[in-house]
Amino acid sequence: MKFDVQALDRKWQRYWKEHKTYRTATTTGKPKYYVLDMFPYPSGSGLHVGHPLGYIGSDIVARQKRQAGYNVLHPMGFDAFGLPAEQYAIDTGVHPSESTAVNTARYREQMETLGLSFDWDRSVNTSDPDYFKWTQWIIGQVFEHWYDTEQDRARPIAELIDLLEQEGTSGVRAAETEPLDVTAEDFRGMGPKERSDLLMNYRLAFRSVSYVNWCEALGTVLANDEVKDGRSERGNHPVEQRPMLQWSLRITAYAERLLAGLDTVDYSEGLKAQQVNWIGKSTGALVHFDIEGHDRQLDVFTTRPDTIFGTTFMVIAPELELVDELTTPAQRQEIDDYLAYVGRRSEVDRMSENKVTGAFTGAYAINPLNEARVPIYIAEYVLKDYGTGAIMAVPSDDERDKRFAQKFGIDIIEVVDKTDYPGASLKDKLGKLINSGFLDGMEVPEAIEAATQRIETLGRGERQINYRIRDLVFSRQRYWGEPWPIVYDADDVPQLVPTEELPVTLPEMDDFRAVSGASPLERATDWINTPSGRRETDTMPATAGSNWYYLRYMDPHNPGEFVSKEAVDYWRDVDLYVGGAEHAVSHILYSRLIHKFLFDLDKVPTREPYKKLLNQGMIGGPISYVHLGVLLADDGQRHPIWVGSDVAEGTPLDVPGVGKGYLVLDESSGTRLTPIRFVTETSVNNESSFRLYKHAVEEAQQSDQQDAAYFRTILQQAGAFAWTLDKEGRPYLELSVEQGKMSKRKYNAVNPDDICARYGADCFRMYEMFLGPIDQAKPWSVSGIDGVYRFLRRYWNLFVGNDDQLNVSEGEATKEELKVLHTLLKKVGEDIDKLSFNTCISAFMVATNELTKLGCNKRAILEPTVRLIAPFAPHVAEELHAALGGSGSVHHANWPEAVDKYLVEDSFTYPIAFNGKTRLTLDFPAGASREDVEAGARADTQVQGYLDGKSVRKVIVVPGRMVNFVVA
RNA sequence: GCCGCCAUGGCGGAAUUGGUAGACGCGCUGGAUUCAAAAUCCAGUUCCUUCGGGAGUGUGGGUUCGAUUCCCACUGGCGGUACCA
Repeated sequence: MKFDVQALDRKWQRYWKEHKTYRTATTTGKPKYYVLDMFPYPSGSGLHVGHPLGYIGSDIVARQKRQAGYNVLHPMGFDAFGLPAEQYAIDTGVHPSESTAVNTARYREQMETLGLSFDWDRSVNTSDPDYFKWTQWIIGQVFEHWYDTEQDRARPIAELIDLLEQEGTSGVRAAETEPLDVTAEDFRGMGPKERSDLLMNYRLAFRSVSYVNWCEALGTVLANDEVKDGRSERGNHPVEQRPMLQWSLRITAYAERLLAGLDTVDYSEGLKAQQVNWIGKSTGALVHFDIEGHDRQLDVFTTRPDTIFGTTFMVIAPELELVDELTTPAQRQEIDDYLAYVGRRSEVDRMSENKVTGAFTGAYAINPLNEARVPIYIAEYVLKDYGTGAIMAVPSDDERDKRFAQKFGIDIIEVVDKTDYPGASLKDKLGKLINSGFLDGMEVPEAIEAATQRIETLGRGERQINYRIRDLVFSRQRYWGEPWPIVYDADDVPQLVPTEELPVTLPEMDDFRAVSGASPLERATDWINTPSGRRETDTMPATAGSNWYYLRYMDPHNPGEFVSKEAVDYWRDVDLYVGGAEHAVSHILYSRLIHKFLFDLDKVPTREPYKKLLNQGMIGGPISYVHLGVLLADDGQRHPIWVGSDVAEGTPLDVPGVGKGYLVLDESSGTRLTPIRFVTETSVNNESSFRLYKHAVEEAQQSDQQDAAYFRTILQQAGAFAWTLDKEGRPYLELSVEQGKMSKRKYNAVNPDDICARYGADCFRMYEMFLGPIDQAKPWSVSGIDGVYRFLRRYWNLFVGNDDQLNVSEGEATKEELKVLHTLLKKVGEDIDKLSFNTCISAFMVATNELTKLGCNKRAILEPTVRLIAPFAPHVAEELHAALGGSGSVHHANWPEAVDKYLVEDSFTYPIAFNGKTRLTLDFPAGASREDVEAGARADTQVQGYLDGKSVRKVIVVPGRMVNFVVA
């Protein structure tokens, strides 16, 4: 038997496939363990070495649990709906289902190459009608429910209708878009359309006109988490706020439960913090201010009701309809000018400039506690979406209000004396109240309570909790997604498509382009018009399918239900969920929402979908950039050229084919950088240096079409390279470099297939685990993989002689050998539980080194290590298991447990420290008493040397640990 | 700004409830083997040193017999978020 990793990979991957080694049955007497990876979006560029980090970690756990006697569910599938496939279709004319099928097959192949133990029979694909039938069904159920805030759960719409018919809105305590006041009588008298519109105020999936993130370039609306810095996360296109008619999910109804549930799950602190921030709970009071000369009131939300005596003006969001009503004729022009200014400003402007702007409406509000008359302004810094869209401004205790007051010359009344708290900032809730009537002298927390009570007693407001989280916009005007299962009937009332008629599949189309806000589905006229009415043409966002996929794996082929009760009662929830931190907020939060909704419907037995979550660290790669400069020629002409990053501005240059002159760097941005391929990494003075060599460029230009085309594009931007010569006289450009996420566009992605082909899957798996803690970000570097390969080779050589024949003896193991074995068993067992895979690998290395040194080839020692290494190196382990005569697959063999009696030491080597500094070590019997150890240490001549001429103040002996002499 | 995470040799990283800092691997140095190279094996490798020893885990302080570990302040890096009242 030769150590031929490629042959081993092929042999055993075929074996596992043929024998369905990783098939999982649902009914069994074993305890269950569910290990899940976040399923990928199958993009055209395939997996890079960053993806498998998590897959390998979860695979190790899955395999270990399987051996330890659990029934393990370890599935993989594809999040196949989404924008890129559709963009690709628009660019190339290839139907998204075709490109998706190709990419999916490639991903699966790559995963099989890595030796991952997925049960592919349970695979799901969100774009498969058999799958999205149930996505549509679940969202349909959301549509058919409302949220009862008293019972704190979702209830069927039919029950809401009963309530409304009997008591009207006064009998309803519900999560709602806006408070309504409708009597039972009015409700009973409503027509179908009117009723439907009313119910939309309560449905958990509802359609409403609201300000949404509109992305013109993508032709669709986007959710808040798909927008970064006023631009679309995908494609980096500008995004604007537009009022549009859209479907949303009422996630705000679940805000409190989503927050509370975080205490019951094992997620990292950072991830919990992100979710908490996203939900953004704040406790305060809703306060009603009268408006002078108007019947209506101005409601504001504040977390600092204690500072109400410091209110010197009010601010409302420019978008509110109230603005028009309040504006006095004298201020009309000023307000209109300001509104026009706000309308001109994009999201990006608003974020980047952060200017103090606003305008006075001419109206005044009356402070309910001291009857003070305060002016009402409008200003951009007050957001229409948060709270009531209006604030009471307290310039003494709010940074933004202060800046505004200073700019507009408004009074500032100090109401909180912070002199007892030096260093406290304006927003800290610390200090003693002054100039505040009955609150004077109170500390802030006490004053908040007192002010809130007074406001409530006077009937001028009430306690309120506000959440930053917004309802989730769940419409996309795109083709490649699940159609909303809704048909508008003759009265224009949205009707849910009955379960028997699901799935609503996409019509065949050739052109997927979205035209100014209209879904491409609008053009599929045959599809839209049904006997029962007109179909909804919005599709669902990509999160729709991934919200619940972990449930489908439990029962993937069930034609009658999204998951059977039997399956979900057995598998319950995900024990370990592994995936990238980039999904920390959106995906996790939304699937928790759907899970809680399904819990309310009694469809799942658990309150949380994921018990434990592990975010693997990102593997970055060096991105090399070539710098674009300008050659200012002697004749005054300016020629763009590529220059080295080490060439300073003003350097004289003589570039063949361009001319002589000086280097000028691009005025606008200093230097323009372009990521580049064909980079050579060299070492100069012990520092690594990234260079683009002229010979590499020339070779690329002469090689295949793609590479040549690449440099044609590069040379279109600047016609020449300003080469420098290295020590050997070869022309090159020095490149600047930064670590970044692996990406095809940055030319820093490394393909795992290449590594597997060279070193074998086992070596690749162990190397990725050996890089460091799985949750830490790290740069990819291939240096060091040889060390892991050498280790695997040495491990193999414990079993196999130089003649490539199995060479294992039946001799009895020595005490020393048993100790090596059981130390290893203990360490690896513990470290897998801690998800500390890197230290497992070193433990294997240590044990292999020791067994090699001991010349141990005994079956009694080696055989258990095969079962132990199986989760890490499944191919090599399978081969050795078979060679040793093991029956069946090693992956179904028992997990070897450490036995403590082999770990007991006869003696312990004590570190002997003086004043805490270790100076020497001494051996004492393992059972030696404190006194024996101290006496023994004092008797030692070396110790006496250290104690010579000093007085011993104290001796600390911790048996089995250390000895410390405190001397003076 | 705010929230979270991180900081240890030339590099990736290890170190149990505070108890021998630098495991394991890379790289480097020397040696064996070889006609030679690759591969493999062996030894050494935190820094300074007058070879006695001394210093040392981002910086400064604290608690302790003893701190990489706990506490306080700061610096730097990564990720998230941002006019959230």
